[in-house]
Amino acid sequence: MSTRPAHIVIVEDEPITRSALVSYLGSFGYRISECDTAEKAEKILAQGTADLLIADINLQGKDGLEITREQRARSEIGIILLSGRTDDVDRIVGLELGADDYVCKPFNRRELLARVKNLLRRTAAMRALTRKVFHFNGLTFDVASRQVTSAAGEQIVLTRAEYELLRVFVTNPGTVMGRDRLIMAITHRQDGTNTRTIDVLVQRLRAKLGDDPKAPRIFTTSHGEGYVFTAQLD
Amino acid sequence: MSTRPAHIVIVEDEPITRSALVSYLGSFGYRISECDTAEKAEKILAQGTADLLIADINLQGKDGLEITREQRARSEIGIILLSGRTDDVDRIVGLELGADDYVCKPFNRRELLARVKNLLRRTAAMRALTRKVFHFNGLTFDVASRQVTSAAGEQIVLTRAEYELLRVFVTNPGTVMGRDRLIMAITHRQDGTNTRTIDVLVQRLRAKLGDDPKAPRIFTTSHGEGYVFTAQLD
DNA sequence: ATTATTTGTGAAAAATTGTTAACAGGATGA
DNA sequence: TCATCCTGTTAACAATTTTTCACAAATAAT
Repeated sequence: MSTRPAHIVIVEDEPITRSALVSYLGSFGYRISECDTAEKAEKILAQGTADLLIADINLQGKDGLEITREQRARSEIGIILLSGRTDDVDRIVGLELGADDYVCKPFNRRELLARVKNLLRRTAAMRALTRKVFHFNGLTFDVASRQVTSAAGEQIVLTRAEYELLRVFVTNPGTVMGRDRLIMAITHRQDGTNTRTIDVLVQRLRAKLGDDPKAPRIFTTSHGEGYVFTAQLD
Repeated sequence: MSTRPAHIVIVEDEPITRSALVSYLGSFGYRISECDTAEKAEKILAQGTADLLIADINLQGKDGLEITREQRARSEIGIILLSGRTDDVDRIVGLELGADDYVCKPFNRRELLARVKNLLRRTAAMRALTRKVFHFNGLTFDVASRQVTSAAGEQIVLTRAEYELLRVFVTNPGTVMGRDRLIMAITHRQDGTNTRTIDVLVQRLRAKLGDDPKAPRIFTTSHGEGYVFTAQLD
């Protein structure tokens, strides 16, 4: 399995529990993102890179159940809920909302790890099958098949780098991204690549997708900072 | 559940619990097979039609843990273990053997139903990947008979290496695979086989399956990384 | 307005893949 | 047995993609 490690998002407002989770799961090579509120978690989840969400059910503000409902409506990410209480009602509601698992505190670390592993195995298969399609400016971008179709129904062939760049853009709409970050997302090389590569790729994407460089509507330049995807996704 | 109902196998030697499970889950339209020993369950599971296994962990003779180990080695069926005791060790062992869930008696029926539903949703995707016949781009690929049939019904004969390569691709859709990994998959030696062999084989597969090298829809090149299977499996 | 910095663009260079042809070894069959 | 065909592999060269580079254009700062 030469693929990259699974990305796990942990939402827990209790610092001790959170850091215990982060260090334990992190020691098994998973890529961990930690946060203490639902809002911060949703920003990370919006990037679409996460494979699994571990959420405390009792959070300040928006709680784990609400996150579950919202995420399940929009993605097939694996969800494990944590709870301080052994409450049947909470558990059943969480599971019926689509959470894959429900673990009561204090939980056994080995048990949680086993559940994480099993769930990641299940979601890996599902991720491979669920296709994400983005529509913007009359264009259709199929992430799974790596293809863009124009409004007229013509195929627009993207090269690997163009595809990777477009994928980063559509999964982070409205976010200004610097060249260094964009390069990290698209390059497969170890050594430092020239940041000017991004400019060339943006230019080529603009040409292929019909974005006027003089007045770009899809890929907007943010002078001194980088680029933003400013097309309306629908 | 627009397709045929999911097939659930229940192994429980306690008659009261078993009949309660059968009637409750059966009332939701699932197809249920019930039995009281591991041996009988394995006969049913051997048919390969089951989607989910609910097994008591304490059975006469071969117990739920042993069934879990054996099934997980040979299939991706969903497994839920039932236990009379709230025993951490049993639970962890079960989960680490690959059971997807562990429910303690007395369990809440609604909770079990929610877990069954969620797990079936996950395994549906996985079943699609472990099946033996794949359909994509109007082609039919039968893994067992090693044959590909075109939309027009013509047989497309694959050589051994081509078959192995196609099998790796269809079982890992959407995953970029490097040449080294692909070579290991089709040849059983690890040493210096020229990676260019893969390029030639991909080219031949493209030609045989009608994939345009200029704008490939089935085998997409990922420059600097390898190849991806990007056809839509249906 | 002038200067400095940042971005756009075209073309060349480097890296990677596509394609054809050829060769060795094994299988097939007369 | 021998000739033939087929497969897997390698090599060589063409084509494509990525990256770099140079300089023009645009933007921001002084």
